Amino acid sequence: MEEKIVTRFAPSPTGFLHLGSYRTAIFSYLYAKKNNGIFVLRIEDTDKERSKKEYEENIIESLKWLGLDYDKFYRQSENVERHKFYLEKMIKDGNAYISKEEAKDGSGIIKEIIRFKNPNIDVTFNDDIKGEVTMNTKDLGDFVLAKNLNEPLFHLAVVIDDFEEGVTHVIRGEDHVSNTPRQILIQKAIGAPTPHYAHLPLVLGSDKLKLSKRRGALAITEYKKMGFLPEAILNGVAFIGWNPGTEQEIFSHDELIQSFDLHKVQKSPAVFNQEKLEWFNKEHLKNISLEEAKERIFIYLPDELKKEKLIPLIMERISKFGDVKDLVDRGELDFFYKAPIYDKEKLIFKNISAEKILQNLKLAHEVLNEINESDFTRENIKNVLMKIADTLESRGEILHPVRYSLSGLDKSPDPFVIAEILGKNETLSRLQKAI
RNA sequence: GGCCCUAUCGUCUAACGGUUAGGACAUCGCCUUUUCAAGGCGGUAAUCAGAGUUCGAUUCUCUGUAGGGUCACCA
Repeated sequence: MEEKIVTRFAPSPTGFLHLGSYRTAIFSYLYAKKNNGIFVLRIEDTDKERSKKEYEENIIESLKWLGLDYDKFYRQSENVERHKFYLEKMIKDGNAYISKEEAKDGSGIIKEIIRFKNPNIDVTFNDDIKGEVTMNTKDLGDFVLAKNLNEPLFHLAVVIDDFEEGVTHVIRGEDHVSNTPRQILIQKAIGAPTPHYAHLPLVLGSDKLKLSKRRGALAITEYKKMGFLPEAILNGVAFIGWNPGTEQEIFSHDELIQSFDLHKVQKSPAVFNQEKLEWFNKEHLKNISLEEAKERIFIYLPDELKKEKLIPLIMERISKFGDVKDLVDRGELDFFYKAPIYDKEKLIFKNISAEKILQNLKLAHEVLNEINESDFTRENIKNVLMKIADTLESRGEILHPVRYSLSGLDKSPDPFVIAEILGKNETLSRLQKAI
């Protein structure tokens, strides 16, 4: 019989989620889509004090940005009635009981809470990633199911919601392995089937400790702000602890779905590497249109630099759009709209005499002046300049001073490109100034 | 500490028990018509340790070691 696959992503809106959390969302999504299944987003907001609307919105925005469309959405708090139903049933069946206990907050107040009647058995489950795991539940004792009939706690709510939504595959972080036995116990008590489990190894920070907000892990929306491409983040994050087993690394959203295989997920934790993520982004940057690049880059540029010709040049110098801001802030693009101010000594190439350099500069001015304004392209500029350069001992004798007089920088694009972008007039004027 | 999980280059990883242990990021060098960027080519670099099984272990078993997770009226 063909079983309809249902997976879910069940975050609690108690903070901004980092890459590690989104990786579990990505895997759940990919697994569902790969199998023509259903992907559910469930906001686990049973903790009323800590849950915030703001975080819920951030989760939704992030998922949308990444392109992880869910087929169903709901908040756990909307289901207290069915939680209550099962709670009452469990009490009636003798699987749970009401216990009068002193509140944990030290107030001394006696409250009634609901505890699970633990049968104290060994629980074994087959994890799609870890294999068979057996745990004794004796140490758990009669754990708490709910604060009261209307305030269910995590384990109870998870089991009931997964059951009611027909979740077939629970894909979640490794930190939930030890929660699994008690959830299976609850399933047995209410007569629910046990879904497949796949516990993902953790994502570690560069300090090899669990990725956490405290230690600088960023919300996914921060990557958006930095100008990363969502498909690159999707690709890069999916590759933390997983790979399709081929040597291809750059995958589109659809290719990821096609290639995803839960069984190829690594068993050991993985250290997150931002440099590699930037590389993924750079690779995906190659796939975007000039139009889009223009749009994304122009927002960081001052008006004087909003020239289409600058786009390719900028594109090969950035790994994410936010880098454009750095380029601008460092003044590396300034020479494109204002004549550089520089030390004339810097025009000297190696140990060539100043006279010789000046002479070359004049020569350059002369030949460039002969090019028609409409033919002032990098190819033509290169042709005439190289013709001279090849007669010299070293090409740098002319190429360096020309480049320097145009850019005023030790490091810059080559003189042909700069000259073309500057145009004939400005190029000649800067050359003239150097002479 | 109890329970559970894990262990290949610095990092992410590949390798039906038989490979010169492969790739990618990073790094280093060279080339690419001056510098930078981009690109190309190449180099350095790994099977945690010790036993066992086997003709042969990165691969299977055990022990050790080292990491990690979890032990709430949070999720």
